[in-house]
Amino acid sequence: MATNKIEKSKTALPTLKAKYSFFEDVYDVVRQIPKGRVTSYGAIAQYLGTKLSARMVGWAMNGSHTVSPYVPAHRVVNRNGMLSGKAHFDTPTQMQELLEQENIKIVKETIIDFEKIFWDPCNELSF
DNA sequence: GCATTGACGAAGG
DNA sequence: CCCTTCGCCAATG
Repeated sequence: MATNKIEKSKTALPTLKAKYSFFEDVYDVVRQIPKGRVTSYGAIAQYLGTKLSARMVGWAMNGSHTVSPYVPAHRVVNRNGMLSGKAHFDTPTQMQELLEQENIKIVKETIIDFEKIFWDPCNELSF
């Protein structure tokens, strides 16, 4: 529902003046990902109605570090189940470790049984 | 205002 | 089956 307020950030956050931005929605959806489950940028994009722009979701996540509450960005991977965003964490290994703490197995930066733990906001969250 | 880039994804070779 | 290209939209130079 995007009721969270965007922190007045530095310069990196876009559309700050707009009352609404899909950035908030992205964060909101990501926060609702159950522990031990993961989703993909494309799934979030599809939920937001911009499935053709999954890149924007990833772009939005770039500001996930500046928002509150915490956004479990480690639960969001690309459609292949690869930890494509690990490089954007504090440490390159943090993303994998966080996932492993949730009983998610990772080999070669790719989630094992990705399809089984995949959480589709369009299907699970429904609106 | 055009060109490049990006935590993606699907399609083509 | 792996690699390349294109499309998408917004931000940045």
